[in-house]
Amino acid sequence: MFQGGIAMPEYNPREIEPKWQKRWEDDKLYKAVIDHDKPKFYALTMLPYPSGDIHIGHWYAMAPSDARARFKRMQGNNVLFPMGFDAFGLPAENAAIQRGVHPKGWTLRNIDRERQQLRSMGAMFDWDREAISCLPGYYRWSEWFFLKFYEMGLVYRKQAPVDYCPSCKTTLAREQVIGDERICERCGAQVVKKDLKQWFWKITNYADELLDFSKIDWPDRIRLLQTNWIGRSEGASVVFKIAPEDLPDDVDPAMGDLVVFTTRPDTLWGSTFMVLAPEHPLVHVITKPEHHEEVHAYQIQASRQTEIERLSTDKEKTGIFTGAYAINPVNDARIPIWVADYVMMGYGTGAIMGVAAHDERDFKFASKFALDIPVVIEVAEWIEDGRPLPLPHAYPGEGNMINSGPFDGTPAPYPAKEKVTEWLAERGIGKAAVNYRLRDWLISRQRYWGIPIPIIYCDTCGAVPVPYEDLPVLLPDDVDFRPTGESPLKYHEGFLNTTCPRCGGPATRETDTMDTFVCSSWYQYAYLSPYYREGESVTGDATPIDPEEMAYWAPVDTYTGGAEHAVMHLLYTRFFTKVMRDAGLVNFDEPMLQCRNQGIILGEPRCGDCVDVKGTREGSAFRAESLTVYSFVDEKSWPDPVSSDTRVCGELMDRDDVSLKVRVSSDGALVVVLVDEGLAVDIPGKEGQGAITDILYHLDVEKMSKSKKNVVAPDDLVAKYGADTVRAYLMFGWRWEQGGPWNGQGMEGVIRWINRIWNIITEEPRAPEAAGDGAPRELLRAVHYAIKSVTADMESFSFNTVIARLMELTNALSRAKPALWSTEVWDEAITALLLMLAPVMPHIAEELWAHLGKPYSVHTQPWPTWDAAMLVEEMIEVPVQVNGRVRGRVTISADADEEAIKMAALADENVQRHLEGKQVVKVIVPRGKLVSIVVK
RNA sequence: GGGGAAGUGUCGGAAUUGGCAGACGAGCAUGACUUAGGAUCAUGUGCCGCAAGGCGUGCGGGUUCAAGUCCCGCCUUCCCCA
Repeated sequence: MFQGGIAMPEYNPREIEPKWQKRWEDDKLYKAVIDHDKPKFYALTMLPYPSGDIHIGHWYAMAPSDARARFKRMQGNNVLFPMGFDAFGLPAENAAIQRGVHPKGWTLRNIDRERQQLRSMGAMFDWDREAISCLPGYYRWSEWFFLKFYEMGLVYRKQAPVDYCPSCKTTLAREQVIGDERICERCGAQVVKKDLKQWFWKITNYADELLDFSKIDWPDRIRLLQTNWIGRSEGASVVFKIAPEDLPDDVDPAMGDLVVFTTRPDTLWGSTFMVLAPEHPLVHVITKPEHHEEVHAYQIQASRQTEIERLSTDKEKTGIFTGAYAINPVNDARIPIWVADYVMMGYGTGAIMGVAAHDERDFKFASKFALDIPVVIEVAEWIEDGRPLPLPHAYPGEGNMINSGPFDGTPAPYPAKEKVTEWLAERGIGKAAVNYRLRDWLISRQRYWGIPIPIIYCDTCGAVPVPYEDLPVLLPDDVDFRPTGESPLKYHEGFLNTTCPRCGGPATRETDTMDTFVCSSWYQYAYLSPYYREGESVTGDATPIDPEEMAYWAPVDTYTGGAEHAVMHLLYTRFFTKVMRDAGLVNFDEPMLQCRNQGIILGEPRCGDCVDVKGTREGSAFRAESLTVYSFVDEKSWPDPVSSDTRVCGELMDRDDVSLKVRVSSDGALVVVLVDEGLAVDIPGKEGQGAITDILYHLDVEKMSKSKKNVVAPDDLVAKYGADTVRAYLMFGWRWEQGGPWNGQGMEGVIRWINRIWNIITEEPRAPEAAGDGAPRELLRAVHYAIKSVTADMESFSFNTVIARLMELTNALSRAKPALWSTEVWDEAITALLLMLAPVMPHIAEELWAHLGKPYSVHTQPWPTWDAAMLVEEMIEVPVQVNGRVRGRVTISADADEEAIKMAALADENVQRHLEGKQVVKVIVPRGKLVSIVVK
């Protein structure tokens, strides 16, 4: 390497990164301590689940968040940026069942490994505040919250049909059941309904408040998802009585009051039938004996369908008449009661009033079963000669009420809805009501590896909460893991058997544990004083968090993480904070003031390995007798594609465990190659005998997964390029909120840039030049423009343009170096560059900072500020448009007035050419930045 | 079916209030230095055209001196909900 006077080694991240990481740790550089002289800033990024490896997605989420936290710190804030582990959960227990390792050991080992991996990132995590949710010092407070919620009347236990995953062998919250197929969000198995006695938290008490986002700056997408999830609708509940003769004598007459919820009480007069959900408890009570068999068969059939199938408006409606009638309370009409699967037990009351003319599904149902379709909202375009035409479809729109007794002529839905509701209330047959889609939070899980639910069952006293003073209810270590589908706690005598805290009699403990989302609902507070008062006995009046820490740091100022938690974690934690507020534990309403979501890094598209197979034709397929593999990395040395009777050769496009799909020509023709189990497969670069599933097949953009072998491992990247390069690339390569496929090539651009920075600062110029007059000014302009842009872009999470602006500044330095090296301006410029690099690439920034002899540490320096005066240019170039097309440019003094710019523009040679023979209609000079000439 | 987000070179992506489309980087091409290059440096690179010029931000209209950006109507992809 060509060098100037000072010998300086090449950039070597393997040496400088561990060096500075150790120094920062020794110096406690990132320890967050309360300091009332500084504004606090709590930056938080979602904590990982310790599954064994930190992957590139974690880096993508955390590294830019770290850069922003560091930026905030340099701006003068006292920044807290903690990290911990969401350590309870199913994978640990599955590992225990499948491989005989204890969940605790498995989890803690994974945490040790992941903590090391996270340290290599060089983030400013304050490890002194680490919190691990599966440790008693943490979950003791999770239990405490359960008791506090219980005390506040927000906890109840009920028998209910709940979603149950047969594969995970536990119940799930409604939020954990995904989409049309009703699959488990964890394992992908289809969820079934099960009737179990379970614990619920009354999140619905806070439904309305959770709809209010006015105090937080959160992504629109999240707010919309939460709003839809809560699903508030306003309307009325109306009581329909079952016709007295249809109610069996041995039934309490009060049971004959069928309450329905409707968002359109103004259409009540058009209700000509009622529909009950197949699961409705009244169905078997009122069904006439002659209909019993049919109705029962229908109930069974309905239970087999998914919710999606049942609710689809496209679907042919099905249903069955019960033989019973109800009375429409507004006109005393006798209306038939049907059972149909398009009514769900989970929504409203599980019973609806059918208004055929004004609801699409009711219309289809009524059409199918030839029920009356009376119109009660005037539909102007469907009336001819004053008589209504048969409706082609339902009319849910506006119009005046008709055929509705006292309300004829009232405009609907407004103000008709209010008026009808008042009228119903006066008569005691209905009232205003609000319905929510949101259900209470089901927190019971039939698993071992979770927070014990602090409840004791006593034959005399019933369910009794464990006294606060007795917490924590410890999870026993010595349990048997059997794939029985029941919690091992059920068979642990020492855990199970206890005495009733109320009467002292023999009792048993609750063996279900809590949903892991309970842990993460309050972890942002746990960091403030991890494992607070561990080992001490506490009461219900205690505070789970050190009050001084809480008062200073909370709430979170910026929260970053994945959008996949929109209706689970991000809703639960808001709920949790609101309850904590009502319990007097915090004095604010929202846990995180600002929230931003990063996208997902997908796998890199890659070509498959090439296989060269000798064998014989077998119909349209080919049976392999020998097989040679050429790695996808050596594409140039692949043999040409072949498809003959004895040989098939080409890129592997897909495979399963007995066959390969091989692309045998450039037009994409595929041959299926059958491979017997014992066939020898040599994979280049792999020890010993391979299996055909080890051969890599062609991949388009897909999620990273171990089975597809397209996972990008941060550890490998750090080993090859250093953490600084990985951090910078993750900030540069994608729009952060969006993410996208990985591209290994892009990394090269960043390492080149970093090497250039290193060389620019550490090497003297090879061919110094005399400085021109404008050079210092030009460099300073570049510096101040960069400071201005980078400051704004850091603030707005626009990380890719942060890097672009820093690269531009590097280019400017590169140009200016021969003339300005070691001048005052040069020093100002490289100082500013290093300060701005510090949040992005903390190690190299520190190393070069030290190299320049500046005081340790670059990370405790103030963020540079920009001077507007520095941005002003003396001469500016103004583009000149003629009829909207750029026809010339004029360079003119920046302080020239509009008239001078106009004159210069009109004088331009090329502009003149385009004005020839035309008449200038108008000349516009917006903000002196451009000239627009209109000609005819 | 309803709601939301997105659509810009070969690729990732830039583009305050409507104001020079394609910043920055990758890739590619040419050259320099090299025993060598997948290193480094320099130059070029939206498309068509020798050029003048023309065409270009999913498609079709509109507003405007000026539209990636605003309005209307479509198409495609992804997400959420029913």
